Amino acid sequence: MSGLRSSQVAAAAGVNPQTLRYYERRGLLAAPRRTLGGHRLYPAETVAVLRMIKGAQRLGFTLDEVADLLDTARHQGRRRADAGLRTRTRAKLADVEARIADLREIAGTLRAALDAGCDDLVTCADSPGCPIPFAGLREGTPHVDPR
Amino acid sequence: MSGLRSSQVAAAAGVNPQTLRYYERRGLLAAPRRTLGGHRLYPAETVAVLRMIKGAQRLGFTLDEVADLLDTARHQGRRRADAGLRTRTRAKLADVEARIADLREIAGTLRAALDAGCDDLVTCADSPGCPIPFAGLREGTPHVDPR
DNA sequence: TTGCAACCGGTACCCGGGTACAGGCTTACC
DNA sequence: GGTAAGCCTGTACCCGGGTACCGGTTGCAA
Repeated sequence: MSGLRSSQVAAAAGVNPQTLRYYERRGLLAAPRRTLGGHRLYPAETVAVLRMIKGAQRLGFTLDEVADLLDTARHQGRRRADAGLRTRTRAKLADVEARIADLREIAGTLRAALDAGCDDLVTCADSPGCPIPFAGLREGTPHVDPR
Repeated sequence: MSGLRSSQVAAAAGVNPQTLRYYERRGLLAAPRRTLGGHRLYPAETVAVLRMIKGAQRLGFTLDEVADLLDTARHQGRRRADAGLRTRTRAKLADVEARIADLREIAGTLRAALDAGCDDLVTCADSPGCPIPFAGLREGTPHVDPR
């Protein structure tokens, strides 16, 4: 046995086989070896790479960021490795923390809305006295991208 | 003056004029009155509606949900109003809270990764001993939609 | 009355992350 | 050597939330 077929890799990593080709196009997976007939033959570690990709995605990295991360890891190799990864991880952590803070504010607003027992969205959003959820954020604060 | 032109409404609400037509198509804004020539003339409260929509979006409601919310508010009117809105708000709050919990876990993982000072993504994801971020979530937990 | 900005409807495109389908070849097993 | 499953490439489509472009009117002021 000289490699895994795409469906084996896909099943082992819990992704759709089409996703493998998609990742290859996106530069996340290197183009694997082929059989004489042109079928892809993946090395076993591809499964680990896929799991890493999925993990990183769950941590909030986009596919482009993951591709970049993998690239860095590959090119700058073992010596002076680290740098990029640590820096990016720190940045991502800051990001995630900001998102949490934002969501907390949102949760607070929703809770206030429930407490206030407001009835009608439109009137609510307009009346200045009401601690309404839908108006609370009316001026400014358009900054967030609540992914 | 008998109403606001689309650009005025858009500017006042801080949205793109095209967005007004889009919302009309999506059922978020009622079709407004027109001039003889066919140009839209919005009533002043449209601005409040738009601000409400933007607020609701920021709270995590999708446009469909907002449309629904507005609809409910309009149709069941003042009497027995509430019901839908409160219920949905509660549901949304639960949602937001779940998202926060999830992000906290993610932040924890990222922090662990930094502490552990891990070097290489791929190796990391593979080694079972490492408290690595990219592997930590490898089995299961595919449940989240970290919007 | 002329000129230009703003508007109209319709359609196409953007982002990110995939998934689906069509039509043809390869591989594996009996 | 037959036949079915699996793979190949290429292209189109999905989601949500808009944005951009087109060619053709309208509105308004000088």
